[in-house]
Amino acid sequence: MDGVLAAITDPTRRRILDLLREQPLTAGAIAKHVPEMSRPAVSQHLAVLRSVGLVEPRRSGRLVVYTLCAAPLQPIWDHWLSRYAELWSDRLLQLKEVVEAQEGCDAQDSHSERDAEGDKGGRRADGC
Amino acid sequence: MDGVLAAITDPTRRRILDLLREQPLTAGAIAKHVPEMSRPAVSQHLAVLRSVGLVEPRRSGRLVVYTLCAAPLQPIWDHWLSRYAELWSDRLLQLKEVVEAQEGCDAQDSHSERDAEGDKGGRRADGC
DNA sequence: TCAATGCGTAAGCGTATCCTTACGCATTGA
DNA sequence: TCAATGCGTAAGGATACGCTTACGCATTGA
Repeated sequence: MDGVLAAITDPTRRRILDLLREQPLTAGAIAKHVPEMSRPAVSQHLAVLRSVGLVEPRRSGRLVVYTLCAAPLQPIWDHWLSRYAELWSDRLLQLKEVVEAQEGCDAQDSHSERDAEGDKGGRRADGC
Repeated sequence: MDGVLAAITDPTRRRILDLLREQPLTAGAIAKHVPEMSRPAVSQHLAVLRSVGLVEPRRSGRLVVYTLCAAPLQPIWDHWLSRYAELWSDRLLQLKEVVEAQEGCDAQDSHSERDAEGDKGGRRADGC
């Protein structure tokens, strides 16, 4: 997850991912969508995205078609960001309750290991 | 949002945020929780978190109490990550439909500007 | 077989990031 | 008033990052 966060912090790489969300593209096509920097620079960004599994290259002749892989993004939400979402929005909290009620607990790990420390302090961490 | 992503990419800063999710803490107390680096280093990390609004300092005598502010994290989900969540999980998509049906459109902007480009290609961007 | 195309990578440079040590300022209690 | 405490910041150095230019390799079509 650490590398994934570092990967998506760069705005150029987020732009590439946004492009691939529309459709798979060749490396050259991606580079044409980012004209303000050289093609090798884009290739290096693609290498970073590859290294964390966010894109998957597939050779087709002398072309290389890149496809988006969203899966590595999920831990960012599941293991980190979602716990803060409860603080910025009551709506998501309601959502969670609705889902849990309608699903009836189907082993999704992120329950019940909730902060086993006795709530010693104020625990007021609002959304500001 | 760019600065916020850069802020949370550092594992030490995420650790600080995780600490403040439990309860507000003084700068010194935070530093004690991160013993593997010097106190000024922690102070600099706090400065970064301050600069993007993720923590709020409040002087109390010669102590400075830091409180978590989760609000700057919301755009990461709303304006970026949530659009990828649809690719990694059908469950969240179902959730969204449930919410929208039960709320009946209460002006939450993130509807209806959905990709107005005519679905020109394959648009197969799966979760891998 | 040979030039052209598509792509990746190595080398090098400027800059940003993150740490340390040293220092300065405000607040507290004697 | 004066030492002690809590905290922030400046200065400096090591390392990581992002870009460019130059090059190498595989594939294609003449």
